[in-house]
Amino acid sequence: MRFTIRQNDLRTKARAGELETDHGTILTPIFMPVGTAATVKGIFHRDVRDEARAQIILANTYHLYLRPGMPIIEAAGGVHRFSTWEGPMLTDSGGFQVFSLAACRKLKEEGCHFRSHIDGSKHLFTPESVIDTERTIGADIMMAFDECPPGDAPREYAAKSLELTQRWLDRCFDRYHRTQPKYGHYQALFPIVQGCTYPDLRSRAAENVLQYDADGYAIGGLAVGEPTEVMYEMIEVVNAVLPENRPRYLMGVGTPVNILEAIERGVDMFDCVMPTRNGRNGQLFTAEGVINIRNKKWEADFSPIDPEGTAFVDTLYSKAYLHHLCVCGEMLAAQIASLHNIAFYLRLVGMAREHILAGDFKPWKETMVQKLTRRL
RNA sequence: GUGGAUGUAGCUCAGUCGGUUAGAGCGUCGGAUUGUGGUUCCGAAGGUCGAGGGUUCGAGCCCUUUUUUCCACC
Repeated sequence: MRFTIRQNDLRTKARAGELETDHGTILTPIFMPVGTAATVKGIFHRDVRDEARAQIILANTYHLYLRPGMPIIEAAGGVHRFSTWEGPMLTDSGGFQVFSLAACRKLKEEGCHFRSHIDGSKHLFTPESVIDTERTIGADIMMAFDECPPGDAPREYAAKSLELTQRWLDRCFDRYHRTQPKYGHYQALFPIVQGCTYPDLRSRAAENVLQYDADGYAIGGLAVGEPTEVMYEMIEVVNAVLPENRPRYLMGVGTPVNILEAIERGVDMFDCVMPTRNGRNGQLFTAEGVINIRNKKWEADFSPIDPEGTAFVDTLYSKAYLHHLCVCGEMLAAQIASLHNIAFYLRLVGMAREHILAGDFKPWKETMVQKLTRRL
């Protein structure tokens, strides 16, 4: 998997690059829509690709392991053939579920014992079993199995958690090197840098992952409750250590402003449920600010959803119609808003890339940050 | 015309034996959501209890007049 930096921004640490996978080349910085169950909720793959212009999507190891289960994925010939998504894919390992499903699991040295949120059945996830599962799913980029601790974790817990994550990482790479892809295309394994909000732990964690000479590196455990400024500081600490010539992936982030700030600090890849989840709840992100389409003020506004938008829904449908669909709880409301939002996120990172290449990222970013937080 | 029922938040309705600041759902307004347990969650505003009079320490509730809407019968 080759990563080439085309341009470094002169005044910031932002970079424009190309990441080559066996399913296509990804232009960075990039946003990756989340498709937990091998679907970006509510949107046809065709529209994810052609309208939102997504270049890579996520799927989730924990969720696909439970449903439909690995025998089905393997019989289908991997997640690409099963889902018909032909572009690059990335699987999260289930490490985030260690955090988000904390009430349903027990952590041990060997791994994480989950009680299924679907039927209560018990499942042991180990670094080895997760790599095996990710091999079976067959994504182009596999994520290491880690513990994602909460943002307010005390230092003692954060340090212990980091050590566990590092031991697990070693076991992940050991299994990775002993196994082969199942479907004839290359699979990268990205380690995840943890360390909560403690700069020295973060720095040490970043130093530790260098030993694996990975195709890319992820920053995890952020946007989980800590103040935004602390998150930015942690990104700076970690990126000061990570190699320049590998892609950097900030997991689970974030708002449009978060993404621009992280790009400025040298991050190349992002994923977040925000555009789809918030879209389902009526929040639209635009270059001029945020719209809550449920508000009565849009009831008779027949202007396009987003005149500057590039997805067909942006100019085909009016705000009044989307407001109506949203108020009625119609499925189409979630579909339109989700497609609009991921199209906007992709347009935003696309513009960021253009401005990095043009050399004026910094002033462009400053004006965008002003506009993006406005409430319309 | 006669008899009966009815009127409580924007809408549809609860409201115990007459007892503290009259409630719910929906709607409205606002907020939350960050490697997806979310058609979700949280909060706020909104009342001369149709109107007048009376009984009572105290009335949404009891009495009375009037009025609204609905039903049945002439």
